Amino acid sequence: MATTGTDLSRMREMNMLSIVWALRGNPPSTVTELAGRAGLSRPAVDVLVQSLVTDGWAEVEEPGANSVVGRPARRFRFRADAGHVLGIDIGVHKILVMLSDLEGNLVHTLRRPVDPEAAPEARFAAVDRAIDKVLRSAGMAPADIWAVTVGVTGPVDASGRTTISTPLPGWLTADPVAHLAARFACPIQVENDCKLAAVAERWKGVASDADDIVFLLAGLRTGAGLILDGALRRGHGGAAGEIGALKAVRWLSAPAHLETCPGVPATAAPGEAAAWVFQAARDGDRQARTAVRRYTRDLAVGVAALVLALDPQVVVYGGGFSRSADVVLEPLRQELTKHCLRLPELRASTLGDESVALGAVRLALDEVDSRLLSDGLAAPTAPRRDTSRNDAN
Amino acid sequence: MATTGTDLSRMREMNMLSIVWALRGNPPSTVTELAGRAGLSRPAVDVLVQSLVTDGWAEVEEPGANSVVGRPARRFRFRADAGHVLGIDIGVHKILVMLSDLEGNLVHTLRRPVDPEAAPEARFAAVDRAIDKVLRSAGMAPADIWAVTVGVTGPVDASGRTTISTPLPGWLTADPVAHLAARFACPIQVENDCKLAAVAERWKGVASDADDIVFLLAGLRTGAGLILDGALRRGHGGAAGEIGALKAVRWLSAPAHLETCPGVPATAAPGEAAAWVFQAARDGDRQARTAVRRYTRDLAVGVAALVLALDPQVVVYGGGFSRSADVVLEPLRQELTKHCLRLPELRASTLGDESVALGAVRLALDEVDSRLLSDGLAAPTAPRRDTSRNDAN
DNA sequence: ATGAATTAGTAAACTGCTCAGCATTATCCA
DNA sequence: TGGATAATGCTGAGCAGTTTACTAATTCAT
Repeated sequence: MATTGTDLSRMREMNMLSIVWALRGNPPSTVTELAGRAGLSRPAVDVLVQSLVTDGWAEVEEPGANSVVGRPARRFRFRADAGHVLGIDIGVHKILVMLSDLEGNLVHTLRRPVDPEAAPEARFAAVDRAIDKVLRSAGMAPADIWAVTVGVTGPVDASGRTTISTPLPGWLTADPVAHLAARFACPIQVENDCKLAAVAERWKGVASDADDIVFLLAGLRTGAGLILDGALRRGHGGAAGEIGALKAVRWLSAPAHLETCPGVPATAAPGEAAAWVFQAARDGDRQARTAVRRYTRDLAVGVAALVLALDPQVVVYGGGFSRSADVVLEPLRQELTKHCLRLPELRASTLGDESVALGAVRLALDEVDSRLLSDGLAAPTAPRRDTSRNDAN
Repeated sequence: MATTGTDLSRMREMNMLSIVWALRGNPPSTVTELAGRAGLSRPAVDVLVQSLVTDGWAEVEEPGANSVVGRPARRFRFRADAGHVLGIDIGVHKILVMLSDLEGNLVHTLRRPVDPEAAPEARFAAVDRAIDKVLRSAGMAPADIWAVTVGVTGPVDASGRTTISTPLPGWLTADPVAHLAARFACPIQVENDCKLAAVAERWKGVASDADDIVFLLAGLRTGAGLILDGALRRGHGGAAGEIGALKAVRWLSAPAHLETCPGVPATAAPGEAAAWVFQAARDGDRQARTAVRRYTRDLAVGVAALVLALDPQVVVYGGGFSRSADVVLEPLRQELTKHCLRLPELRASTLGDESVALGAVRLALDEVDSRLLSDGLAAPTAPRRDTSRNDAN
């Protein structure tokens, strides 16, 4: 709690930022509205917003048709297109690149399938092509990007490496930060996919009202991401949420209950097998229902461990299996009731497989915001990454 | 991230607080030193500290023996005795009351044994007597107390009740806040004992350097308290850390391995039995070592679940058994190595059974600080509790 | 069409804070 | 006793935001 002294210039900077916050994410606003939102007087807001306009952070919209009485007000709009960020999901089967403006509006999205067996070099090459395509479609250069966040499977350490375990072949030696640094001078961040999905769920998903969230990435692999007190919980070594590694938690083998369910067509791929079982369970097939129940039972142990450890407000069921949440949530609730002291709300994700890239976008935007908070807002330009981070070879 | 606008008066308040922060916990300081610490100019600090003195928050120490050349500087000292807080541990076997000044110096400590079977009324009566005695010895009245925090066993909800489970007989219907409110008009807080002990370890204990801590309260009961990103993690319903409730985690039965160890003198009380086993294990007794290993194995599952879920920097082994940490920590480390992805540091608590009351003091001081931050610092007087909280009958 | 009502924009006066610089004061040391 | 040194006290300049009052632009009712 080291409060540090303030002077006038810092105060002006803070008030400037409070205007930006009040401007962003709202429809074009009048000075009076902004004054109310930011808790400042009208004249003060006037000069602040004036200088935001000259700096290029905001723009005026001259009054047009106006149905209220009185002199029509100019409306100011945050220039969301002053900068952009990239959110990238490097998955096992697909690569998803999202280009977003500073307000979080998605300007461009590109999905590309990728060979699950592809080596890191091939995967990076596919990522590069996807990025190129997105930038080209948007008419932008890498220098126009203010921050990049990448999501990968497996726990990620502070340098962006995945050193413990990952289903991506050869990824233990891959260094995404170094690879992207060759093209982007802006801050680059790598984060675990479950954590990013959790962030997305709180941003634009089903848990936007909650501050304490356990997010479950359920699919052929199972993982978890935690948001506590509104902030992403990374863990001291970046490995928070890896409860699946506990032997008593059978997350590794849980999906097998679905794949080995009697009656699954022999031709089905692993992911399709699970979908078939869920559908069959929905239709009342006894064996399928049993398989789902067994899957749920294994799943529940790990969820219960997280719930007991953290006592969250909401558990979000997301990932590839979340489309079948209707047949999973109720049995899961029953299992959790057995284990937990206090049952949190259970919700199904609606973001589907875009959640990871979306969370990456949000984290990149957060990075931009934190720069603004610490460095203040000069004219809008792409920030440069700390060179001190490059020594992480 | 709702930054709100600031004006001059707020700025002065913040600078005033930054002076208080710079003053507190330091030896009497000169204006120049304070200016450096607070990042303000010397004249500014001068008038601020002046008004702190007239308000009663600080006092001057006229220069005495001074070995440096030049005009001797006045030194200012935070008036830590301007207010006091109480930290109270209502345990199964004992009641511990600590009276602390605003700097966290313990002015008075009183420990009283209590019948483990005592009903809430009797326990409250004992608490009242202890408080009376402490206040009398310090020559204070209840009105001189600025905040009270109480530690009890079992998960505590927002109203201070323990509704789920507790080893204190009859406690499910007890309302410590209501009881204390009859005598104290200041803010009253009730918190779980493990959580308070965790706070104490980070404050004055063995984990003062860490921001992510799993604290283990090991004794005849086993519990955990979590500190994440430097803040106490309560959980949405106040039940964070209750991993012991999971069936796969055998925390309830774990201490039984010690009590049923062959060779324990039949006359020993439960607590003494464990101590005897630890001592025997230390002396090389095979059966005792086996019992300790079994105890540790059960303990480790729950710890591993917390470590995997949160990836903390440090695990602190505290509680009644922490005196025997020397025979527990090494086997515990070995067990954790089997379960965990990344092994955190393992440390033994040194605060003994004072940790709960000490954590209560820290939380009471935090309450005082947060009032200062939100309400600003008028003349130092005891704050009054929000009456809006009394409706929780 | 005209004036009242209403709201937005703008200018001036005022408050309160920080800061830079200089004069003053208290102490040590030769 | 007279420098040297370092802290204190004071004054004026500058700055940001608030308040107040006034002017400008628009709608609505008469």
